[in-house]
Amino acid sequence: MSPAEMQAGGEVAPVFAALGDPTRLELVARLADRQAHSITSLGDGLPLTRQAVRKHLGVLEDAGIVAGERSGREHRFRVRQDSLARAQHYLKRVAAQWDDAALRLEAFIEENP
Amino acid sequence: MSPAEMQAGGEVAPVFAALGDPTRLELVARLADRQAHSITSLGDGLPLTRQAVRKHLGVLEDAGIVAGERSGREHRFRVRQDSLARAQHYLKRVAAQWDDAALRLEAFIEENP
DNA sequence: ACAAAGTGCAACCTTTTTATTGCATATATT
DNA sequence: AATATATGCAATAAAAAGGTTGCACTTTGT
Repeated sequence: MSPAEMQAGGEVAPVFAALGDPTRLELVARLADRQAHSITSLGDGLPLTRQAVRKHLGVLEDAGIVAGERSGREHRFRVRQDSLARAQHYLKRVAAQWDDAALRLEAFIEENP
Repeated sequence: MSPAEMQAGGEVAPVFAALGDPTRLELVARLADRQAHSITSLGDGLPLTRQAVRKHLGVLEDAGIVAGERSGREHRFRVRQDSLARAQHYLKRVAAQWDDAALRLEAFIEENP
């Protein structure tokens, strides 16, 4: 990963932050079918008020993980395919970097026993 | 991913939360060489006090991303290989789930044009 | 028209998070 | 021994996060 791309990684922090909450992770799980769900239906069974669920969806939306659209009296949210692809891409690159670093360390140890 | 494994995903939220901060992401980047670094060296050039850097490292440590060890007057931190492997594994599975969902949606669209 | 369902907005409150400052302690260095 | 390094701990303080309540508004269904 180039330095420029690492710098771009800074924009990924909000995505991680958005996923760093059990409730939002649950909401993402409920949205994993890529269907559009209303706020009330998404909050079904959760120990939270509708407004709290709404705020969590807002956080996910701000992070670009989810997109909302008004349909009649409902506000439906769905997972954003493009943002997920970007997040996955970044994570793969970070993972690859760590793997490379691990390999370099292994090589170093073998060369310096 | 089985429901039981999705439930286990709840334990991943703290990891995401720990990575959901630009400063900590920067620290992880500086630790990506898998070498052990002291607190002061890690904070070098950052617009933060040493204590702030120390707290961020504590957050990363609590999330199991980093491990610290005392060496003389220094406290050195390094990336934890096992936790990274677990995080990567989880992310791959989530990504795979989303991919599957995307494929199902594509199939649905093709069948319902 | 009326009632029910689904939201939106704003005010407020509590808990966490992020960072700072000040002072004490342990280790190296000369 | 004396000084410079590298930390640790505690007390605050400001800001953000997570949730609630109350009330108004729009869309559906009867």
